[in-house]
Amino acid sequence: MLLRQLDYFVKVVENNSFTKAAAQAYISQSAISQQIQALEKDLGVDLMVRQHRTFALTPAGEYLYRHAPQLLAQAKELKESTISVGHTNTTHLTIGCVRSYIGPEFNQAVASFNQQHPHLELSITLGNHEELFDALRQEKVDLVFNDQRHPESEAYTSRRIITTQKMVEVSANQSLTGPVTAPQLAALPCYILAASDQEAGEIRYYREALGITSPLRFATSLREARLMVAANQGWLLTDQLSDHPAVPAAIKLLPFTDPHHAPIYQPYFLFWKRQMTTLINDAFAETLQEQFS
Amino acid sequence: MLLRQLDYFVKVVENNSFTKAAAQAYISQSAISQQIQALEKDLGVDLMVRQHRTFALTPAGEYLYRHAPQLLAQAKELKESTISVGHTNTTHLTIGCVRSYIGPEFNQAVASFNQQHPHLELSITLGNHEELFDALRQEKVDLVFNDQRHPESEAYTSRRIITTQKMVEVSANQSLTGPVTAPQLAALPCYILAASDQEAGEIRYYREALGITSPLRFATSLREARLMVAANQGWLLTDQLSDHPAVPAAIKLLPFTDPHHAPIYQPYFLFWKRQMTTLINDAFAETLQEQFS
DNA sequence: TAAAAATACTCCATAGGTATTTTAT
DNA sequence: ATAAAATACCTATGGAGTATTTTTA
Repeated sequence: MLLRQLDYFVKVVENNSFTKAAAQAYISQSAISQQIQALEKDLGVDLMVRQHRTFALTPAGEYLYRHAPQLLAQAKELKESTISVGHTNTTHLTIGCVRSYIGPEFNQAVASFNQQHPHLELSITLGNHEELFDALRQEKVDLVFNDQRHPESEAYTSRRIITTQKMVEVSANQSLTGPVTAPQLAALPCYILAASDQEAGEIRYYREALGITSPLRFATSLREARLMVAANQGWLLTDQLSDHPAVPAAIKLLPFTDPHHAPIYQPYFLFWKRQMTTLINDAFAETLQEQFS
Repeated sequence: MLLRQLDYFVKVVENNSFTKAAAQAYISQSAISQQIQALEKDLGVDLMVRQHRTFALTPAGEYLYRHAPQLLAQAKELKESTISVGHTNTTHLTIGCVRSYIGPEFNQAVASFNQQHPHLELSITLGNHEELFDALRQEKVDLVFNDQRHPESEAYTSRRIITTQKMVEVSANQSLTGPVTAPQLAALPCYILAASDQEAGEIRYYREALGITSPLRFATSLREARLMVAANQGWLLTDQLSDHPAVPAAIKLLPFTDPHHAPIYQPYFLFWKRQMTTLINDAFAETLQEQFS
């Protein structure tokens, strides 16, 4: 029994015609007739009763027709998956995603990627900026979707996925209206979403890279931080992402700018170790980028 | 990609040797070497890295080796099932079993039969003697495991499965000891297990075939009937089956004999319509008979 | 009579065989 | 030296083509 014969058989039944099936399979009518007969001979069982110009399926033919497509689909899937593994040398992929990114695109990318590469086992890790780079360094993740805070490094390959604008969330009771600069918020504490062991790195980034002089406080969830903002006890730095969880009425969202009132852009990249480059990395980057376009 | 090549590949990996795999597949070492190469060429992917006398699997080879056996098993199953359907022209089978038979053999036969013919959908119907023959007449069941009450008919094929002896269950308070005849029980009501619309047929059988003159009462469950027997309000006619539900202490089980003290034998048959004969009927009869031997 | 499947016949691709070579044990 | 895989080369099976026949709708 050959997969090819099953394929022909299914086509014949689907088309209810040897001639049409032959055209669909790009072979001659004669060849298909012969192969169906060969299949029947191999099984030792009639699959159809021929009535010269037409035919009807026997119970065995019905049975085979009901089940062969699954086998063919599985064979196709096995072939394609094996080829894919051969090209990427990868059977599972761990992807990190920065916790501060909350939109739906990453979820959709993961789902779509799984469809395209059904054999790939995917693991997803969440973490903040530093945690993810640590994981990448220790090869605990293959890929990281992260915001870029440092100039590009030799050891890592990166692909820009999207560029967002830095925003602030402040209490609606604040009198601020237009774009906001760091000095304007110097008096009010700034809340940072991070685990306690990551505080040092976050502090450095907020102080040195962003020039924020406000007192820094830490929150472990967006909900917690927003409670403090709504109560006008602090403010929160976020990114303008397509589907950011809705801002409550008690909070207003304003652009965050540098002292010269120029918007601050925050690029998000997909990173991986340069020496760990496989085709699958590019494939995932491609899928992720599609979700943002 | 051919199933045959997958089979060869799996054998090579399993044996960790082309030569041994070739022997297992009854082909030459050369042929297997060529077919593995053909498979790799077809996939466009290396499955193993050859180290002249030995080899190691690539990730793609590992992947294929992990998944190919399932595909091969499914292909084999599909082939065998189709052949089986072709021989029997049957994809599902409805079997009736007489409610008065309660032993484990029928269950076991059904389970074993399912193992032998995994593609067959089985439906089981329970009923009493007459109901089952009705179902057979109307072709609502293909096979019936039933007690034989009438001489064999032209329209039905039957196969004897087991012969049991008729017994009576009477109260332990009764003074009867040895074998019992119908006249001895004439004064005490006889309980029959049957649905109300089957009473007429049962009455005829008890009166005419078995010569029972006792008043006849009906019960819908064994439990109910036994309560009446235990209370010495009646008696019950049963068959001596291998695993009959244990007789309670208040009841004693005695052989039922004809007026000349000869035991009465009750044969159980598997019946089917003669014109509906397929190989599968014999196969089931075979399996059922095995359970009783 | 036209359309569809089967068949006769032919050709060539390829599965598989034998014999031999290569190379690391 | 030997054992194992690859390779060169050959054969035969069988997959697929063309041309033709058969059959009935």
